[in-house]
Amino acid sequence: MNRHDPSGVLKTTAASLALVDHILELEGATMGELVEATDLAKSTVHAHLKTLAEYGYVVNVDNEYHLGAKFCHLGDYVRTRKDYYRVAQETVSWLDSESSMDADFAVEEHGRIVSLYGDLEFANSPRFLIDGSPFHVHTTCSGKAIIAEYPETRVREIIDRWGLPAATDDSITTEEELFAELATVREQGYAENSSEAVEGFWAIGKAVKSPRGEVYGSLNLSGPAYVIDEETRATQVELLERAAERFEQGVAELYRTQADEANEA
Amino acid sequence: MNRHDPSGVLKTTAASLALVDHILELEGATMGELVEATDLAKSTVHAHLKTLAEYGYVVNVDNEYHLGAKFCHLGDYVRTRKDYYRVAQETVSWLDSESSMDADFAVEEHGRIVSLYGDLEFANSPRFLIDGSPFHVHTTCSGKAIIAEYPETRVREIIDRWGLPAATDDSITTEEELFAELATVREQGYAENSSEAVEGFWAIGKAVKSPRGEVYGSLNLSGPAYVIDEETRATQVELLERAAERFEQGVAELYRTQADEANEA
DNA sequence: GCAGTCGGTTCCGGACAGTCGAACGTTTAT
DNA sequence: ATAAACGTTCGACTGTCCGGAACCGACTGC
Repeated sequence: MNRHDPSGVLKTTAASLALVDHILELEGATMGELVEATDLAKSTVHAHLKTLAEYGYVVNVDNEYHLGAKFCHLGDYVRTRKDYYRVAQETVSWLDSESSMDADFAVEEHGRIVSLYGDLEFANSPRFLIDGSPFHVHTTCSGKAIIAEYPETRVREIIDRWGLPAATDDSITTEEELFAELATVREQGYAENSSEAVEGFWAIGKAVKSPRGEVYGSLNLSGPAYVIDEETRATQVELLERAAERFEQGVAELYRTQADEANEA
Repeated sequence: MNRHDPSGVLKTTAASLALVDHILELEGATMGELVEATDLAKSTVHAHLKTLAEYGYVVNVDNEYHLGAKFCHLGDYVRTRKDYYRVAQETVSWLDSESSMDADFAVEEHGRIVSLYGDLEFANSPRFLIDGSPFHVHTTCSGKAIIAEYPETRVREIIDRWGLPAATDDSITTEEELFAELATVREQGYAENSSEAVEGFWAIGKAVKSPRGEVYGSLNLSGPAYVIDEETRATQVELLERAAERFEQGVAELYRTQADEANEA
């Protein structure tokens, strides 16, 4: 695990959460495997698992521990908490139906990229994650599109914390490459990825922002690389840009109606 | 919180997880509110939050702590982990498009009901949850449909642990009522709910099982009660039954292809 | 049938680490 | 300017988490 500054974190809670990460990585694990993976005593692992199970975060089926459905519940809550979630959801499904590729909407949090709306299998698949967390910002077009809008200091904080590990042979691995890429993204208005996150996959992403310039996240299109020629590329980029406009207009409208309701009261 | 047997659970981890529940209940909370809610020292709460934040489970925006996007990531993983998830997803979207009501698919875990596929806002909305967990089995038609298939001992275990608290004036609150209701469910093949979970809402649910009789979960239709007359009622029930068949056939087919692939290897 | 393995569970003593309270720097509101 | 609230740090006490060993049950295969 790649934790940067363990000062002040509670070791017990951290051990419990690390177990969750291990179960995720192993895609379900037996107690022996967890003892192996964590270097803890069996009784200790047992206590942690019992606690996690008590709260619904872990279930035991057929002598294997798995993550519990509570994560679905809490995940849905997180999704619907954002006031723009309906707009994002609608935009993604529009983009998905118009395009021949897979659409999704992703956000940056704690320097990592999480897909909020889109095909379940695509973005958050367990196969693609590195440690407990999903994609790094520098390997995904979503990440590049988003941090291209950030001030340099914030970008440096993120790469200080997580580094620039390669996901494929085509991944960006140096600061110079990354900052050059971000300049390109700013110039052309969207980010592009060819096999940088997943071998054989091509993707484009565009950041969406509030009128005040805050970045909400990134709209993305992705699919197998072999279908991409110049013509389809151009149409996909145009679709993406129209979707971004759609989203930003939708959010602006949302805020207008919210302000109206506030005035009525 | 309604924890039944706290022996053997790690108090530190439990305190951290309880904080997550509190943040959920308060729909985002400031540190002061969390100190108030937990009766812990400010520095203690701080340590827990820092640990949770380190692992991405909590974020701080504008002096308010919220649940992190990691829950979305893990939730999606849990959803896709089940081998029948594609079938369930497809069935729900079919049912949703055919019906005039909202469709979803829910499972029972640790004696509570969680909606896995369906409209985000409907089933897992923070407004509807009691404590950290979502619906009780006895207030939802999904729950009743599922536990109607369980042996009596298992049903008793669940009500021993969680009790039979009322969600509305129409909720079931006694064991006799519940077991009578479960007999009715078994007889007619589906469960029905009128304002028992949410005031003014009507819903029906049907359990889906494997050929060996294991319960996967429950397919459900729900919507406002005022649209329901005898005719629409009959059509919705028929739709639900067709959907259940669709699901079980889809899963059977899935197992057949899995077996074929195993034979090839 | 029995021996061996693996998972789940319990118990206890010692050492580690979580808890508390107080204090300080900062920001926001009155 | 004052107050209040949040975030953060520090050190000392004490509670509790950790490890080890042992036991039970289920399953496996000689």
